[in-house]
Amino acid sequence: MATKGQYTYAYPHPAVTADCVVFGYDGKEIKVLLIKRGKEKEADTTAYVGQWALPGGFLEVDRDKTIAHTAARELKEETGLKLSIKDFKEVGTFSDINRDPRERVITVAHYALVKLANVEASTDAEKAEWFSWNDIPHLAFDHDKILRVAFSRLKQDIHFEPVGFDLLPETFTLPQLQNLYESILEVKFDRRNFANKMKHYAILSEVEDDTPRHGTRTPVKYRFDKDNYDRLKRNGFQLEF
Amino acid sequence: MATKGQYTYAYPHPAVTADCVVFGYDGKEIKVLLIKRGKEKEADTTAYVGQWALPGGFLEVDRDKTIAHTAARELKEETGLKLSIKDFKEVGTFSDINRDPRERVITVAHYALVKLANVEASTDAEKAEWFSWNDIPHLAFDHDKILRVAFSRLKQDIHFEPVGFDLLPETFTLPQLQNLYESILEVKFDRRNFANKMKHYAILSEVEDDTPRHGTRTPVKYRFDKDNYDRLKRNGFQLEF
DNA sequence: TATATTTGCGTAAAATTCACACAAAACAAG
DNA sequence: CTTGTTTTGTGTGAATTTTACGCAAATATA
Repeated sequence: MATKGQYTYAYPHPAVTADCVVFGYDGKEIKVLLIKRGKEKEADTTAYVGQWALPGGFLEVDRDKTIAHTAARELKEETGLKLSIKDFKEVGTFSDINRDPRERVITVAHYALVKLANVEASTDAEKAEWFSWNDIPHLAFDHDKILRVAFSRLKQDIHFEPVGFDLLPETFTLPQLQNLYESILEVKFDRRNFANKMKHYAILSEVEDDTPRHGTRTPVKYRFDKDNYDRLKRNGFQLEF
Repeated sequence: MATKGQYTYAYPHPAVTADCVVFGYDGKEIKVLLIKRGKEKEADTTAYVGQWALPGGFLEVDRDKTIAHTAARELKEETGLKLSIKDFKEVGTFSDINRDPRERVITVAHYALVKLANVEASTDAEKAEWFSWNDIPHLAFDHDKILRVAFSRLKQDIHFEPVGFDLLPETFTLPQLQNLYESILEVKFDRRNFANKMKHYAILSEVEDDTPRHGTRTPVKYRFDKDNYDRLKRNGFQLEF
């Protein structure tokens, strides 16, 4: 099992990793950030070399305060993307006994939502790439499965939380917002009913467009009214779609 | 960190445990199954001796196919209660660096719903006890926190899944069902509206009561119409409350 | 026997969801 | 520049769902 390591235990211990599913949205499609394994000479990336995978890595027992810290640290190291601990939502644990050929590794999957425009610049293009949701390659380990579960988790969470805040740019249009919800929930809405519902929630503020529009063909820009949103959320708000 | 163990690794590994929050319902209150630590001479229960805690224990790296298997195995060993792997729902990972005084231990919390009447007999009373939700003692480790998170997870899941199936006895009354939902969601419903909604879902079948009632004061007994329920669930059913 | 509590049943008002039509604005093509 | 096509914004009536209640029958209790 172990080779010449200096850390010994009275009974076998598994290795623990954190993996990150980072979702973005470009106004058109959901995107996911992936890394190519083995490009860099990292000690532990000796499996699945050359394959695409989720960013992630091993818990550092003496350093990572929680597994979320592992996720944040590894994401930063592997993709250059620096997120806060609070940006990570836990998806679940994947612990199949043979999911890693090297040793027993259980991984705690996380997902994070990012404003694509803000982070594309800080992403280390040498190591990582954004993939459209409908164009994801086959991934290493059981990362295909993890990705599916993470997405379905996002799909659940959207009923209780403001994913728009995190995925959309500061200002956005109603059609963009609708497309985002449609992309995540994989359904279609009636444009007018969607607009009515949003108006009813009163969480959007119309933005004075810098480029003074002459007509209505160019969609109106909005921003989230965070105060209203947070208040509603505290009172047991539930976004219905 | 380690003492004289024979399992060595090139870098530190955490220990991994599974903990179980087992919920029951006695027709009146939500109950939770707890164990008293250190009653038995177990190798690893040297911490928090004498305190109440959630059932659970260490992942056996070479034996437990998944962490859910750990949960099931440990629950059986510690309380006598034998549940299927599929009965466990993962709540989340708890990984604070100092949550266990002995070594770095991260735990994967699970919850399970059981029919109290069915399992009370098979629970090893020497080791485990059922506690009313409103009368839970202070627990070992971070188990208080785990318990709270597990309950809030149950509260979420109830919107999408049939908890009644798992917690209620085969036949039950409408007031019992209502009380169960009220207990979990911590709200009160109008009796008549609750009945209407249930009738509308058409997942209940009236049961010919063995003790022939003369009046209506004794509530009518129902059982779940599992076929109808499963069909609705497949089609994207969502219990609304 | 009288009183209080619990259960079952039904309905009208209010709120929400749903289906749907049309005009203004921009872009594209000729 | 004219015309046709696409996209966006707006409103309304019908259908459905939720909500708020009233009342009588059936026990348990005093």
